Amino acid sequence: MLSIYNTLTGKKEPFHPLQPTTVRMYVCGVTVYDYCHIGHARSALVFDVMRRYLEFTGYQVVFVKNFTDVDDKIIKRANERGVSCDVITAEFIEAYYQDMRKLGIRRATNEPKATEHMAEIIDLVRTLIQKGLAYQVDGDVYFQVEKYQAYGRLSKRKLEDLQAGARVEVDERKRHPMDFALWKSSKPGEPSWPSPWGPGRPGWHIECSAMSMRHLGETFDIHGGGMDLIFPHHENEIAQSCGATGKEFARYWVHNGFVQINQEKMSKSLGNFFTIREIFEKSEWSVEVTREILRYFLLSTQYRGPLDFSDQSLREAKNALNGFYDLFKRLAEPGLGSVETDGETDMEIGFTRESFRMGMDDDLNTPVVLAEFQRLKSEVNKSLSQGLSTEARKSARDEFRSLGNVLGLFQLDKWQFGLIRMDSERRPSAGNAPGFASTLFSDAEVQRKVDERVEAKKTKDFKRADEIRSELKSHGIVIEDKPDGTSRWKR
RNA sequence: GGCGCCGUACCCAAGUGGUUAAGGGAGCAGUCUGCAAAACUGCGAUGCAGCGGUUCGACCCCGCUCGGCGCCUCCA
Repeated sequence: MLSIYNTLTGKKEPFHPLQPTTVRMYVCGVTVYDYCHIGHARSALVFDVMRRYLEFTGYQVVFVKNFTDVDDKIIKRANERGVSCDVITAEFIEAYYQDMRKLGIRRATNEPKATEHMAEIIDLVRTLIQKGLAYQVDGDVYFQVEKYQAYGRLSKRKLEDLQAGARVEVDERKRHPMDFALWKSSKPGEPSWPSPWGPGRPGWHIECSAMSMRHLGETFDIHGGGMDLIFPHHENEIAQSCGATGKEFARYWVHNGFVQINQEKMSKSLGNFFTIREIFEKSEWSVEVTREILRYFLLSTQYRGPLDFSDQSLREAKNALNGFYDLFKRLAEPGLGSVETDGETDMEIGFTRESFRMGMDDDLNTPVVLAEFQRLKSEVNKSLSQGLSTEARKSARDEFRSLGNVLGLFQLDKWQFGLIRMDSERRPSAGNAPGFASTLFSDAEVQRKVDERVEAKKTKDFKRADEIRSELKSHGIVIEDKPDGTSRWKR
């Protein structure tokens, strides 16, 4: 039974969807005016894993993730570039898809855009005005927070407290400083849509209410996003949605922690962020390998806690994965017929499967799950040294693959070996970096060298054998000798 | 000023009101090996920021202190 920490109640709660076999979840996507950074990657990954795990346990998941494609920052960026907003949003939606593909984040069931839901948004604003929860001033419409009694229940703030600390200039036309815009009249040159209150555009919060209700219904199961969205964004969504329908909106509110650099939140304003594409560009490794490194790193801490991003943390993820893929390489080699150790391995696999469920059920405790994988790796390695049948090898590999698939790990048939380098000073330039040099030999050429070395070893010509090994090593290829005198190698 | 989070070995990171505080990395010492690599084995917190309190018993519950961070403005 899955338990999820619900921000609304401040507790871990057993998860029961509204409908027995279907989970409906909505996650706040990105505002498309710039490239995504590793913090966006974490959020996307956390909910990707949550969705995969729900499916793994047998649910059907309707997963909606929006694009905010009307926004001040988009307009600003468009003006800077002297192009229309559409150009900006199209560019960064495409960039978003490229980045997510690299990370192996699955596409959502629905990926609505705010600009394509104007009718729903306007309807919702109209309802709120009719119910007396919103008011119109000139061409703007504001939500009146005092009219929604439960305002603050998600972020656990009181209106008075907020008022005391308000640091923003208050618009005099608002009835309460915390009232927020549902509809903004447009200035000349800004994108605008016709509405009962004149031409304008929606506020940020209302679009998520409108789109989630449109695609998931008035009440649905999970609403997710980064910690920073708890207030005001999600608080406001609740006020609008519950205010309009009189029903509960989302039932479980899930928020992921930040990625930090040197213990500080990664953000545009601090300038301490790494974009997803820059990480992939700087990586010495293929997209597939870098993807797993990043996923392993991002899942090495429970999703609610902070996570420090560093060169070292990526190395550690890489090293951990090296160990798994070394094992997989051994498992791919032919084994014996059925042997006694097979039974133990089967048992260990079963045990891991159970631990995996327990770990994931506990609010997606991925660090524990990773530790369980490590334990199984160690057990299988031991069994392997005592001999393991071909069949048992295959079932071990299959188990890693199927459980790992929930986290997006262990999916590769080929792995590479070595270190990742992050800092720009040592960024490999094409041609002379070790990572590129390894491409100078084709697999067949490497195999020929390895075969030659095996022959040299047979004739006790260790000098020649060592020469070959060091030559290959300089090309990023590592040889491991097996007990039977033959060798395996890896890039 | 308000709300909230965090502080576990050299580093990363789980965890529990009560037998030995997961796992990984690094390190050291072994086994194996022509040497290496990998794998395996062993060592490694007498203590879980500090101080009080509750309790038969707390790292885990409560309070305070110190240190770090986040939100209250756009933010994953």
